[in-house]
Amino acid sequence: MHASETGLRARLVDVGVDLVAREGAQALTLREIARRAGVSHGAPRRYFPTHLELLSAIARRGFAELAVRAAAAVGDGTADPRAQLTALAHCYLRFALDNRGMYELMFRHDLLESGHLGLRDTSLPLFGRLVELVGRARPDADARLVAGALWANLHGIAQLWGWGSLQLSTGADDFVPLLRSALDAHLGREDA
Amino acid sequence: MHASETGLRARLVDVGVDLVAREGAQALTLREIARRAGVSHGAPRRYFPTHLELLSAIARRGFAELAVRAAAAVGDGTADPRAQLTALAHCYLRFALDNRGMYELMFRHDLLESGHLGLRDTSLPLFGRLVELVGRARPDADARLVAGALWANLHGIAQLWGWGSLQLSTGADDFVPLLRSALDAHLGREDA
DNA sequence: CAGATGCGTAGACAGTGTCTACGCGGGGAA
DNA sequence: TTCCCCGCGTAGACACTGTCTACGCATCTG
Repeated sequence: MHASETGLRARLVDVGVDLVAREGAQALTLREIARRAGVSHGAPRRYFPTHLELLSAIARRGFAELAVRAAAAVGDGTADPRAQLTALAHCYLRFALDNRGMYELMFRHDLLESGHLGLRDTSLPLFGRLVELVGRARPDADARLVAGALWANLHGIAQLWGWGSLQLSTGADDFVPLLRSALDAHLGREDA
Repeated sequence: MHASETGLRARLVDVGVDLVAREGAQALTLREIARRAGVSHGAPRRYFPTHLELLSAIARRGFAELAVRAAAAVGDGTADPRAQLTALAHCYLRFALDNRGMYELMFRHDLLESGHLGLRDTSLPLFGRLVELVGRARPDADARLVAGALWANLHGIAQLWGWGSLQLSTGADDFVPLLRSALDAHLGREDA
């Protein structure tokens, strides 16, 4: 039973990404991942000393994917900051709601090795982009502060909406009004 | 008041509340709770058919405690809405950061039976209060929408700050500027 | 050809949540 | 009184989990 073309390490992460998308974060058992990868339950240990490190590797894939989508959302950076921020926010929300299991995994810090594992390195540039855009959209304010508040707002909307805690009477399952309200709040009302 | 006199059911919840405060949410093992309550691991089953129901009961205590603090924070309701909302937000943040384990438990919906367990009933009135205050503070806007966005913002700040993901350079561990920024954003800048 | 080493296997171990059978003790009824 | 029932907790089994350790097999190297 050799690993096919690619090594077992990558295959385990592949299986994990697939599994979390299919069945949620609680399905990411070490033994189940090994099973689906076609190896014994002890095999992952050669590449991931602990279960958390395997989960962290899987989560890193999520952060990478999110970074790709975010980069695509902001485009070439020629659009005005407000439009880029709107696109970024929509992208973030859509990612969180489309990949619920992965998103849960990414922000369940009790499942990940606490920081320092590249998660910061993967999500921080995204935050840097956010700060820069906010700085351009609102030159008057402390960009880091506003960006932090906005980022927290997006995160909170993703979380609360994700498990139905924010069923506002306004529409069925449309998070756009809520998102618009948040963007308006942090970036200032409509007018440039 | 004293748990030892009020039956095993309440004692299990007491032990759980104590345990989650002391050692975090991951320590809330069914068997460990039973151990600390001085009963066998099968005993809880008579009152809580499943582990999740016990955890939900513990979380309900958290929601109740939060509701009490929130009521105390808003006071008699004579203060102006903006001040009440500020107090409410501070109260919420402080609760989340002071009772990190309990807060994590309360919003880990994978640990709780999905809704319908009174969690909604316990947290909804708080949200209702929020909507009402926002409506008074910003009569121009859709109160439910703004309140939802603000609530999400508080939640996001609590989460991100809680695990150090928002270490803004502005000060060491003071979340007040961030909170002020969020409140300013959703309620409008300082001036009445 | 022989040895070493990379890589996966297989079993043990402590721990978990759930299920089931059992026992004990206190009332109520005859 | 005596008997029976039933609430309530015990104890063990079961299928899982993550971790650890000893063991092989294959491949490459000297």
